[in-house]
Amino acid sequence: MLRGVALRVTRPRVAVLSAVHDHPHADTDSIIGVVREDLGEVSHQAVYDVLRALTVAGLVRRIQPTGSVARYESRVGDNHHHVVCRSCGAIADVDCAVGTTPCLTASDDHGFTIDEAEVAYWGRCPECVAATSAASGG
Amino acid sequence: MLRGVALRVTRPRVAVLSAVHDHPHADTDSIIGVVREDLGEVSHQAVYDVLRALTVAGLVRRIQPTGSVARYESRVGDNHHHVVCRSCGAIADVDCAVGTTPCLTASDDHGFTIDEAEVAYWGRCPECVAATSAASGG
DNA sequence: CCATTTTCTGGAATTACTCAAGGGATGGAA
DNA sequence: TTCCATCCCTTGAGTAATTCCAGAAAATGG
Repeated sequence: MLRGVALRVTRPRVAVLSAVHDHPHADTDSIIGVVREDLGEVSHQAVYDVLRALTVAGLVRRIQPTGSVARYESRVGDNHHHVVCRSCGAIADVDCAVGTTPCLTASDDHGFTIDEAEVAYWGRCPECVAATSAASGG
Repeated sequence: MLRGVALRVTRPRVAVLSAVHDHPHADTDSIIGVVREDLGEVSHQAVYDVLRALTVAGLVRRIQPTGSVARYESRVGDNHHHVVCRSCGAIADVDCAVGTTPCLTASDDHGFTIDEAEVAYWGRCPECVAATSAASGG
């Protein structure tokens, strides 16, 4: 898999790639933790570097909702979107809402050449909704 | 306007509010510069604090495209979106693409209670497209 | 004009991330 | 397998954006 994109196979890279696959939407710090459980001591710089290399190579995708640090996921190649919980920050995948390229046609693009539409749905996850309604009764 | 949201009227607040109105999509540092041209020396902390207060009060809206610092705009209340240039970071407003609440219906919301759909269109602004085609011929 | 409340100032601290140099591991060739 | 050139990882420092803290000034209400 790494060889497929002309990257050398090293333990940190394998561990980071596995971590992203096993923990979708994990932030850099979490990934560092997972990798260290796997390999022992690994520098944060290595993880940052590997994540960048994997992102450039297209093996992982970097997302960054407003107010959050960078997060990574292994679903690439499909233009899916995300729903983010305002309370706990949980993220879930959402497939394209309408057809294959939803919303890619802006009403007025101001002359921009648009190649991607990134959609972030904001709301509350089921757990937070349940917790709130249980506490406040409404 | 400030009184309308129960905020005290101070010179820094008026200056920040004006700056956001005059410079849509400006980042915090630019706003600090504009405010200081207006009032002389103002602490960055005051500007950060005012921007947060105005955001909470709903007088300005905070946006933060991936890879960019926080930016502020005065268009609030309408659910418009943004198109961002990958080359120079320029931002322009885009009205809702379809109807009044476009894309607000996710194909599978995973049980989330969604209240907002934030769309970021990524591409190249007219200037950058022109510069590239002039340089590379393609 | 005075007391209270809120805001502004100035500095330090935190977080996420980047830059730079050198030793070590990896992949290819013999 | 062995050797070498290349690329990667480690260490350490450094940057940028933002937040926290304590004291002083200003705005508000009477």
